[in-house]
Amino acid sequence: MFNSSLRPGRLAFPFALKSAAALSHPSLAFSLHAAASKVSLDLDSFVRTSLADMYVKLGFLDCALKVFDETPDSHRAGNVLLWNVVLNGLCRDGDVERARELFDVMPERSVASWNSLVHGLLKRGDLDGAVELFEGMPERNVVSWTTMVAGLSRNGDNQRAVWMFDRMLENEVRGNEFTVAAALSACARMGALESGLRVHEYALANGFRENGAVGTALVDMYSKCGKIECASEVFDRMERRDVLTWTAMIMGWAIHGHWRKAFQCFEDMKCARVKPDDGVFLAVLMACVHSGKVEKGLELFDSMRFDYQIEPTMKHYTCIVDLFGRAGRLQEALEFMKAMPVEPDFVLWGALFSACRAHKNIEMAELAAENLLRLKPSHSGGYVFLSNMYSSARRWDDAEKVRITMKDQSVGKSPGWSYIEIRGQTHCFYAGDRSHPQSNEIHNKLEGLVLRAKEQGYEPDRECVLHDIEDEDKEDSLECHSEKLALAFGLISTADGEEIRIVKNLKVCGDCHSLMKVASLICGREIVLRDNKRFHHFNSGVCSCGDYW
DNA sequence: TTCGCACAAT
Repeated sequence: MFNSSLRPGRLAFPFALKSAAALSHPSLAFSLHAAASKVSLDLDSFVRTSLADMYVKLGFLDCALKVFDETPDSHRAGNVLLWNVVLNGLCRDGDVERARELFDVMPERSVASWNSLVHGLLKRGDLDGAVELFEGMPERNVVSWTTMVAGLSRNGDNQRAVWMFDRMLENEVRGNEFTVAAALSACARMGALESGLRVHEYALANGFRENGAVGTALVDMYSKCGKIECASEVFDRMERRDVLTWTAMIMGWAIHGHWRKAFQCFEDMKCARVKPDDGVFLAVLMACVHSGKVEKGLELFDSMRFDYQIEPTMKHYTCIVDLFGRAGRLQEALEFMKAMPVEPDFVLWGALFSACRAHKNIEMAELAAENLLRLKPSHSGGYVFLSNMYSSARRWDDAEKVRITMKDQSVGKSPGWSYIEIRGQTHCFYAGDRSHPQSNEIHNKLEGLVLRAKEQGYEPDRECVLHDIEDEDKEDSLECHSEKLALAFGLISTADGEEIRIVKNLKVCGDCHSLMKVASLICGREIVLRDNKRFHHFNSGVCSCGDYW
């Protein structure tokens, strides 16, 4: 081709370069670039853009920047495309400062230029910066809105993410599959069923049912909103399911405590010839953790390594330690940790610590706490853990020492909170919270409930006091755990017999768990509580977790 | 003839 007198390169090069990128073929990329230079076609505007784009896609940002830098200003000025390629490359690489500099001097900007920078800011967690830029955009398209919904949600601001979705619709911008999947994910993360249902309706009305990402997001949304049967229905109706879909379903069964269903689903997946990955193994292992199936979990762990050649990650190791730990087999948990080929991280020591606390093994707890503090001296978790541990053992002096150390180092604790969605509105409560407008009513309701519960044999459990607060007045504080406030608010805000759904950011304490059980009985209500690990469905005085959590 | 932006599980 290069020897031909026709020199068709000008038209052919962009396509050839695109292919080199698609094939992830660096040597082809370099020789094409050399060939283009030889016939001076690398000066062509179209070819330059394709070259830069190819290098970005292959991960050679330096080469893309070189192409850009060597382009004369006169050529750079009507070519927004070349600027966008480089801008996006910098954002993806995490170099937002340089992206911003480039953005500021661009001769012309398209919506995509703005979108790229907004995405870059969101990716590094600069929510305020992203929102400011977004609000100042001269024009927004569906990608702009989707970027915000997804980015806010991934950074934990799910309420604002759903609000963005609603605002998009108010602005009469039509969402697509990407937008809907992102919005559903935000609803899932915060357990907002009413919002999730609304997005589901929108998806149906717009014909997004066939989309795989939307389907998976729906399964996940229903599962995380406590509606595991609905998740299962959506799952059954799906025509195509990839490994992510199966994982969402298996994880759903796992967090709701249906281990048989989780195992069956895993078998069905293998029969459907979907190749298991590390994530789906994590989901089935989670089913074992929540149901105390230790031997089954170990069997799966071995199968993963030997039958599927999947290398365990720290999360898998944590699952196994959790599995032993919750079952009270602490020595085996510790031995497993010692035999691991990698050093245990903070989360893993945390799992061991929780197990030690639950099974009252102070010596091992001290070992775990030492490591927690060593790995993250500024993290409050280690201190809170240790202080709680000593309190449980009635070693008040030691507990006090830890708390003083904590104050000296001005370590802040992450507070416990719970929320409840009432008619599409989310109400959040902190431990001992009195800021809600109906606070008096809520506290009165709670007092009455506790009195009636005591008649039914409920006894406040003092050991849970320091779970997420540091109040001295124990009995009082116990009644103020955030999930209890959410429950009381739920009881006065919904009709008799209506189900109550609460989401909590920490593991539910033993005392609240007991009260919820009794409350479900005396109020004749199903109470669905999602804590940071799993679901508890309280019904007629019994919890679906079988008191194993 | 070139580009660009956003989605689902752990």
